[in-house]
Amino acid sequence: MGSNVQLQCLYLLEQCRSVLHLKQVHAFASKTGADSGSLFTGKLLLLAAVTLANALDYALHFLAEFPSPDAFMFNTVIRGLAESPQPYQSLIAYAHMKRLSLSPDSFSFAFLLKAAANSRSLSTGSQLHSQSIHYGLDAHLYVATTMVSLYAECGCIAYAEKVFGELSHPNVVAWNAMVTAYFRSGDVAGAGQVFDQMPVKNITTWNLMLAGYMKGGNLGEARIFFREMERKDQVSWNTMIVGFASHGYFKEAFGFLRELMRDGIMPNEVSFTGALSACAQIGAFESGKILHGLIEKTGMNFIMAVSNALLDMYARCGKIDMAKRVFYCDMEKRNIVSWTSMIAALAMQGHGKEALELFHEMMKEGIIPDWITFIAVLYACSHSGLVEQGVEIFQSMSCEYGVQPSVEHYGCIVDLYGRAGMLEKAYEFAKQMPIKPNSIIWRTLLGACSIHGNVRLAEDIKMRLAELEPNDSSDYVLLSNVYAKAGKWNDVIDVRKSMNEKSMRKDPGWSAVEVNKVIYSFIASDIRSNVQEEALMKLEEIMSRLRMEGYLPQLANVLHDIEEEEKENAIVRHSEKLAVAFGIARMCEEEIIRIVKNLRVCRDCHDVMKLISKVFKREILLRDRNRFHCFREGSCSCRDFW
DNA sequence: TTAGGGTTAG
Repeated sequence: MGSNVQLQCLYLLEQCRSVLHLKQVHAFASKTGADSGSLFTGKLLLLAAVTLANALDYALHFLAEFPSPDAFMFNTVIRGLAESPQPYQSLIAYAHMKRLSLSPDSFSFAFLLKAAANSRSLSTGSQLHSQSIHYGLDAHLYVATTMVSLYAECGCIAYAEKVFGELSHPNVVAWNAMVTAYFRSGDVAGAGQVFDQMPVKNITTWNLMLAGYMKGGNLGEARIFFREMERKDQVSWNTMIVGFASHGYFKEAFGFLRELMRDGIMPNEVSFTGALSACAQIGAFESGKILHGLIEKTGMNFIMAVSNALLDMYARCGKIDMAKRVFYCDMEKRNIVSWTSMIAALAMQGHGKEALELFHEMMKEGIIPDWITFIAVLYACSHSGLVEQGVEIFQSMSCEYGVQPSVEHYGCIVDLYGRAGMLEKAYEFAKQMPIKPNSIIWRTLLGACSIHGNVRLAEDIKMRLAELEPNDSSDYVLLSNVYAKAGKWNDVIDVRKSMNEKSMRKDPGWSAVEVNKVIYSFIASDIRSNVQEEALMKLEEIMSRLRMEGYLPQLANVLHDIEEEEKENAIVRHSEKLAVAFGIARMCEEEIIRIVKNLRVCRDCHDVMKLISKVFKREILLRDRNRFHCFREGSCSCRDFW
């Protein structure tokens, strides 16, 4: 066999971009006999197990059929499995390797420990630790560093310290792992001490500190630290953008993006996805559109993560047509995230049937749904009242698609039954589910009780919740809503009293509205700013007009049992009402008023929005915690089902 | 030809 054929095969391997491609090259190499060289098999395995998507099975098959695999080949497969959704499978490969009397080396342990860290398995981790001692590899720098990360991931800072302490010459990477370990354990001061002790720091160390502050919510410290950094790279900037955006500080996130560009640094795809996520959360459509323009100029719209973030931004801003344009026209390729985002976008608008059609189309394209896809699909069913379809899909999950339902999926089914008014069925389902129901499950059901009014069941569920999470204010609010709806004002008072005794308060609701590319946010409070004052005055004008049209407030939604007039005042000032009033005051009639609210819209506000859309001839698009409501000519796209 | 520490989307 000529060496040029071998070289040709290696070259062809490097050009492979898909499993199909890989199979063709493999077949060609087998014909010419060039498939047995260790260079070829190594490269092939690396491609199949690590680089290419959906090729892991091929790698496993190849390894199983190979006459005398070496440790290198096993290491590559162990690495691929460690990064797969089933990291524990790398242990099976390890066992197989030992059965063939192959000795694991430092590479094997680095990958195996990574697998244990990815599955957060402390028991597996410590067994591997013993094994590494047995093979004399526990003090190997790479092995020990991975072990530090593993123990940190499992919350065992003491073990991480011990492993690190036994290193005679830790390098900067090992020190960095220790910094992260302290942040993971919530010990910000400890991380700072390690940072101060470090003999050598590179920029990654500073970025680690930034990320640590951000993840722990220490935004102020992150900002100070960032300002003190002598050198900043794209990761430093992106950590600020993403960190502020993920904590709800959208203006700040945008500020960092602008500052970065002012400094002449080119934002990369991470900067853009971070900023787009900020727009998506707050519903800043105009800013999102500006970003879209910038992204197109840089050509980054062809990066999958960016186009997916664009699609999500439009979807969450209620621009379903724009989201569809990104999905159907602009994207050359779509992955599972793109499909799931589009399904979720339709579901949020209440287009359940369309969402299900897309789900089937996705499968026709050969994309296998994962657990998040199923959450979107089940959500689509519950928000469109498609009970039978939802249950059917739920039942097919594990047998047809190999996706084991998690507590979130069970929660969707509880929601599906509960929303449709089948409260007893939902309750039975929750009691009989094989996973122990968490507080979210019971809270979902309590929410359904407050929609459909079932005092007895609500009390029962509240007791279960009190055992699981005694201090969650939203449960008290939900229960008091159930009582208020039933006119049981004494019980409402009792709930309020116990909340006061535990010094609990309702989460403050906020709503945001975009006017002339500026986001204005409102909270239902007495703090008076000029904007708040303007909104309040307009709101009073609107409400008196609505009263003339026969509007009566739905007082059952008010938590407090106070004088009727005060009660009305309390709901009159709900943040979404202030936001819509401000929109009417500042925007021209043809413009759609788009509002984002952090909590679920209350019944009274929902009624008011419908009336406003009719009396003032305005179109209002409101995204609440759960879905979109499009108010037009006196009715809502949710058909009062939310 | 395989490695450890920092920022991305559902």
